[in-house]
Amino acid sequence: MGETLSTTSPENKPQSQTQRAVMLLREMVISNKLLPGSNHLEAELAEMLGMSRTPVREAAIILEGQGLVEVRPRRGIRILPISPKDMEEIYSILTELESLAAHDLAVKGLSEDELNELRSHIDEMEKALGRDDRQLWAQVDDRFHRRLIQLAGNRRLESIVSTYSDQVHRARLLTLYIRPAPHKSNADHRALVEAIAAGKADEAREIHRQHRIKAKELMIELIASHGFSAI
Amino acid sequence: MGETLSTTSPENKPQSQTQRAVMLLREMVISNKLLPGSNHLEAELAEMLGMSRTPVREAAIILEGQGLVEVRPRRGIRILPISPKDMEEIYSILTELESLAAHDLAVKGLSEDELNELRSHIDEMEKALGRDDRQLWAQVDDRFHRRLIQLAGNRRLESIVSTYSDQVHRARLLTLYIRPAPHKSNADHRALVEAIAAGKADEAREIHRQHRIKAKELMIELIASHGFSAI
DNA sequence: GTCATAAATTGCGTATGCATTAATTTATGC
DNA sequence: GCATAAATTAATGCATACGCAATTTATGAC
Repeated sequence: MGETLSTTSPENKPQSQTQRAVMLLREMVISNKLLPGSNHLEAELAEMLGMSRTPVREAAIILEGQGLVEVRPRRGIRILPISPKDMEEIYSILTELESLAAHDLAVKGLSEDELNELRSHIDEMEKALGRDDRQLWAQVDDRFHRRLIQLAGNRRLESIVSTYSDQVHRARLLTLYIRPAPHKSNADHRALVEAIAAGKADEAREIHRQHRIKAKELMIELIASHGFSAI
Repeated sequence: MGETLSTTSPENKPQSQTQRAVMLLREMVISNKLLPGSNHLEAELAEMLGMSRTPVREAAIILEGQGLVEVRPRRGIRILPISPKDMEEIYSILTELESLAAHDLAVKGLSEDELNELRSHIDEMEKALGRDDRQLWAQVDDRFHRRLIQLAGNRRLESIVSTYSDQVHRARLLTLYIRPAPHKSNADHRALVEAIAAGKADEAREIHRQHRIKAKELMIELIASHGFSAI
């Protein structure tokens, strides 16, 4: 299973050990190489990463701030599982903030180039769907959403959305192949982009909100129907 | 100037030096004892707090994650100033998330006790306003908003709102005495609580959104008219 | 066998030291 | 006098060490 829905920038060249630790541990968490619920002593991770405890500790603090792990003295660093309740919380927040971004984007307006960039992502997704290449679809879908948020120009919003997207990454990987093919999703995307292009802010917000609410309900249903109590 | 709009829990009993550092530094930042834009070497802060560099470093990482400071290697820990653009970003996010909380609260419903608790906060604010005790008003207003979010039951939302409230704390302190008395604000609060009591979710959301948008516009205007380019 | 207590283990919090390297100052050439 | 380079300074990143406290294991009483 390759890397999907990544949030890090293309430049994966960390200089400090701490940065290296953050990057490596983050990858391992969101790709399930470190299992949800598992505990890891600082010394263990330090050895695994070939560094001393100090940068591992610092990385753990950072990742804890991003909600990926929990530092529990003497019991190790715990990879946080995501319960249906967590999922609900996270999707609610993502729904609201992404809808805000859609709204602001419509108000602010986009250049023809920027609109076409978004449209070309949708085309790509459609092609991927045609071949039922869900891996690729998910990748582009993620890129589309990230770009959308980016264009809205609210850095903090971007950062929150990125953090919480990381948290549900595992769940999305898990449901990618058991969910129905996301054809309707693409129609939503097109409608959204055109609402933005037309400067219809409230409409854009509402389209995206409904889009996200559907995604959330689907996700919760899938998780429930497959009997996962946590991920 | 006393402590207002605090976000920490009543139990201010940190056990580790790191926690102590986080708490002390946070207080100093949001109360302006460490000035926005100023830089502080790890060693300097360590000495000031009577501990070694290690817990100071860890605290700096945590506070950086909360957007209060920036760690710049070899140039010290910088207390982040807030520009009008920052203010705009933060208020947009707070508006959206608090409105979501109001909405969810109306859907979920509150007990009569919980409703009365909120109402009593509003009464307190009104009394404070009568005496033009803005300090107290701000304190209760903050408590009201925090309680509202808490009751919505989305922990992550609570945490984000708390983080970003911290960031605008300084600005609120600054404008507390130059803004017009917030009479209208209280009417909004009453309307909100009654909408929640009546289970009118969309109405509650909209009332709160308008309330927040007004607050945001006022804040930006005040900041601009007083010629602050950053706080 | 169960529980309480004591001993042993071990993981963490924090201080400290040092190599690294960025920032700054001084020196040098034009 | 100015620009560039060399030298110096100094703050950090990280490894390491160590004591404390939490946890586990052992011991013994009942």
